Amino acid sequence: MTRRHNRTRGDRGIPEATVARLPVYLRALHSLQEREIATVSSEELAAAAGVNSAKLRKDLSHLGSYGTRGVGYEVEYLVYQISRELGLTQDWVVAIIGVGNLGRALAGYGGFASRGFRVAGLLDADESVVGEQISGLSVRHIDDLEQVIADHGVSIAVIATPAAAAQGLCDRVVAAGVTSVLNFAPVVLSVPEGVDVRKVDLSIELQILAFHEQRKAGGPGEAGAEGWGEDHDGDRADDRARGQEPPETTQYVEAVEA
Amino acid sequence: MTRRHNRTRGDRGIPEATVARLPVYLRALHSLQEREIATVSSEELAAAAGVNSAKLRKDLSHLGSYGTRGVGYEVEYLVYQISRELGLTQDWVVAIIGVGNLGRALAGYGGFASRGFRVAGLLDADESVVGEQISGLSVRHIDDLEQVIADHGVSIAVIATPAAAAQGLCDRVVAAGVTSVLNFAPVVLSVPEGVDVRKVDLSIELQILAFHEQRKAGGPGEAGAEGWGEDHDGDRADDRARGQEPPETTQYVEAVEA
DNA sequence: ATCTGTGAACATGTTCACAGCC
DNA sequence: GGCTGTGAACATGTTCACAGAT
Repeated sequence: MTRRHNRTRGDRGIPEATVARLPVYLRALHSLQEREIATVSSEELAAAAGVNSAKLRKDLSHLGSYGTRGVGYEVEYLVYQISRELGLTQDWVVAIIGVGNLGRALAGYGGFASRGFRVAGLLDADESVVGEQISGLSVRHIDDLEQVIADHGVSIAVIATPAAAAQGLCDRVVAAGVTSVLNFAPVVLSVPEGVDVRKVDLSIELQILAFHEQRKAGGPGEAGAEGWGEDHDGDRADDRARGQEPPETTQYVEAVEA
Repeated sequence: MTRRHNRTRGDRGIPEATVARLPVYLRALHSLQEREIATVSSEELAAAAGVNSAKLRKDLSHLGSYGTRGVGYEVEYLVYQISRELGLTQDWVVAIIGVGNLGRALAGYGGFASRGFRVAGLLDADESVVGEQISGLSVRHIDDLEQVIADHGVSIAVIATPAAAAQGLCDRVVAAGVTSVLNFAPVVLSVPEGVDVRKVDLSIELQILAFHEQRKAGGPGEAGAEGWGEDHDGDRADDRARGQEPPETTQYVEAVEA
């Protein structure tokens, strides 16, 4: 999606689509580890991860030849390789900006520390929240943002503030040296080259569901395409009949907010 | 991603990638509306949405010919067309299952009602939460799940429970007639054909950021590929040197949890 | 003159099907 | 025999560049 085109020579880049699935495989593998299963076939692991086995094998083949033909993959070894590829063998220091319900949910999220993400700062602009203890951390005032980032070496900022505050705070964390941002605010953040932004947007997810839900009933426009005088164009020679889409089952992977 | 292959005749399906971006365009358009801007060019709207203009035009062309050459798009009309396409001209009834911090954040989220999503039920298994008033709704006991779904005609269920409870609750909502599920629990849900599941997974997002962050420093494996006796294969003739990836700026669109 | 809509070229992602190894 | 790893076929998505409408 962002990867440079025409990669040349040796091409050790892992496709974005694969990177996005590695965490899913990792989770499935951890669950196998808990059940003390030592070896797994691509078929089994794929089922646990909700993908098909060809895709799983192709994905893993981008990391190396870590399986054994006729046997499968050794769970522990694969966990290690994927973790290393994702950079989870080192710790990442995270600051959470905005301590509303969402910020609290994030601060309390277990799968955090367990995956090498250490929350080193909670920040908020609301004086009545500053000082509160949450998951063993004291909430700092947003004025201390740069200080907290510098003191703890924060490299990932999670923005869980209202939309209006997000871009300004993003600019500040980037100026303070943060190069990865996870944005929950419903705005498109702009950042300089070299900074990664990922977006999580609940309302977008719901709208996508609504789109498919509507298809399951009967085509769009049920609620009437009326009341638009103008008769705008009227072209679209191809008929409007969309009919029912085939149903879908697969697990997607897309954007969301809250 | 799930669309059937070899679509034939008339093909009125809108590409998934386009569907995923329509909500983003819609948000940008609403912001233009607030600033009382009546007309917008593909260039301007694309900038506001964080995509390039060719992509925007191609996306909109899937809905119809709603622009005017030499001029641009009429904001209000485009808002209407996209809303209709997404099924936002009708109301969708939502139940939120799990009223922890995340469930509360979702219940209080404004962009909800404003986009045609009506939260008709909050449910939790914890007796100490049942009965609590949140955003004007009284939390119901999870035992009432089927009742709430039937009474209010819920068509979208949001699962914001711990992982262990998610599949069971998913089975129940599906049995009760829900055909769209938004899952925040860190598990792969399996559902019958015809039911849509979307997943939002915070830890996955963080892991993807960590991957890119690691690349910005120097290749993976910094923390050493040691301690794995076995010397497993050792093949991978292509050298391990990944070097620095070019930096990235673009806004992605992917999966997350909390 | 300007800006949309789109065919054609390119790039990425997925699936098939089987060679190759255990 | 069984299962991985992968080339080749297919499908989807993106970008370019320009014809065509206003």
